[in-house]
Amino acid sequence: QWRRILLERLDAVAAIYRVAASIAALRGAIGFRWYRALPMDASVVLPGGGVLAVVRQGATADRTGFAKRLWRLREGPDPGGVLLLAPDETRLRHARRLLATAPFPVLVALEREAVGAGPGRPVWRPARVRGALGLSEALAHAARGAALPREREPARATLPPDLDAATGPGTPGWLLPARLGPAGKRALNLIGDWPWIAPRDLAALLGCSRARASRLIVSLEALGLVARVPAAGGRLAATDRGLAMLARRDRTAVGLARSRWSPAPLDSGVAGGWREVRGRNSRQLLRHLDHTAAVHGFVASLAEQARAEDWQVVQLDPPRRASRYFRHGARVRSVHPDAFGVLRPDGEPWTFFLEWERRAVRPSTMATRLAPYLRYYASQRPTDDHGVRPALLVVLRDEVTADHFLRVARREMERVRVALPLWVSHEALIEDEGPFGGGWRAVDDHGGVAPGT
DNA sequence: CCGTAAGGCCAATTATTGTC
DNA sequence: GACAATAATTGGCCTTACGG
Repeated sequence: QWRRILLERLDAVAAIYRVAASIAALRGAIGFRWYRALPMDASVVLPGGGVLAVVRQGATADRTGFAKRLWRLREGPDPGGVLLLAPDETRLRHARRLLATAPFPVLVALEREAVGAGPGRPVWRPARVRGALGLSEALAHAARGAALPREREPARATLPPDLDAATGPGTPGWLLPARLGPAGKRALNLIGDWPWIAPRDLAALLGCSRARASRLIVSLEALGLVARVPAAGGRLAATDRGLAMLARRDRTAVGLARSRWSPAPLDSGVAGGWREVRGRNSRQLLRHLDHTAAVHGFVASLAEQARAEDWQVVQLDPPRRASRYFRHGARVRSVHPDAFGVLRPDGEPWTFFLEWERRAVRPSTMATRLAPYLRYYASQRPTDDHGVRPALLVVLRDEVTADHFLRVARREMERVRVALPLWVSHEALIEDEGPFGGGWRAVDDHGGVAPGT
């Protein structure tokens, strides 16, 4: 049973073992225990008796589900100290906020940094105070005496069969993480992030040739993880099996992932019903396929141009991870951009939200579209969430509409006295020159920076 | 637009050789 | 025989060329 669960979570297991190995290298023989269903993934016992719980936040972890897991961590018996591995900067900040009032010491690190860092590099950030610690300091700070959590033994042990079992679609699900190489996993992650992506855009996001991407797609297809969906013009989506693999890796709910993202056809019988798929969100994206494709095109050429200019693409988030929820007065409000991203030229990172706004042509609609952003940027949250105020990029249908939008934005910003770091362009320009050209125009001189400058 | 074939490059691993 | 240095092999990732 254990072997199987750990194989399903193989990528998580690898990351956590790396951290555990670094700890052992510093402190000598450690105790170590995995958990199947407790809020922590594992616990480490240091030679002196200090205990640390390790929690990994997977890339597909959803906001509420993971918040709940952190909450259980606080409700349960004292975990000792907590080491949390976050998949990206945004969620690291979010997790820190959630644990700032926890009654135990918490250290948070980016997974990719924690896994590669030597003992001295300051990658571990305390939840409550600013700054960052190297692993040895982090251990001194966080490890404290606590009882090692216990989990009930599985009632039944079913050992998986021999490892060199079938390949292809016959490969059992729990073996997939071992069958796939890093490139295949990267491709699957991207297809999971951007359902209905075209191979061409996928290649751009992967940063490889179309031919290479095509081969990766073929091998993912052969394993039954990815499908070309006729209803989407042969564009790609992660199959139910692919979604399950990602969910198992990240300890998230398989059923929920499928109900949101399943590309399985749903023949409802109504006219145009061939475009129906089971997942709620993937269906939405499929219904507005041209909008979806436009956003894909934008992020794909952004990635391409960034590479050409030697900017590092740190993070490119699809809508589900680009949304931000915040308190405004008594109510919880939100923004739902089409994308969020972090690029890094030589120096400071540059962040942005994207709104691909095809529909807004009337002033009232434009004002409605802007309202959530005016609320968001009126608060401290943009800076809390990202360290800087991200640029807000809005792409309108054509030049006339863009002009129009700028006037409306200027008026609204004056009315509510909030300055948006707003940049406006339109579709034809983006298509011709890409995001880095794009002829972005600002409302006023708000001191922000347009893409590529 | 897309996929396939053939082959190059690179890093990791294994085998071989040389030295004490 | 133990160990280190070097060579050979392998597997993964990727590109260019080409064809539908």
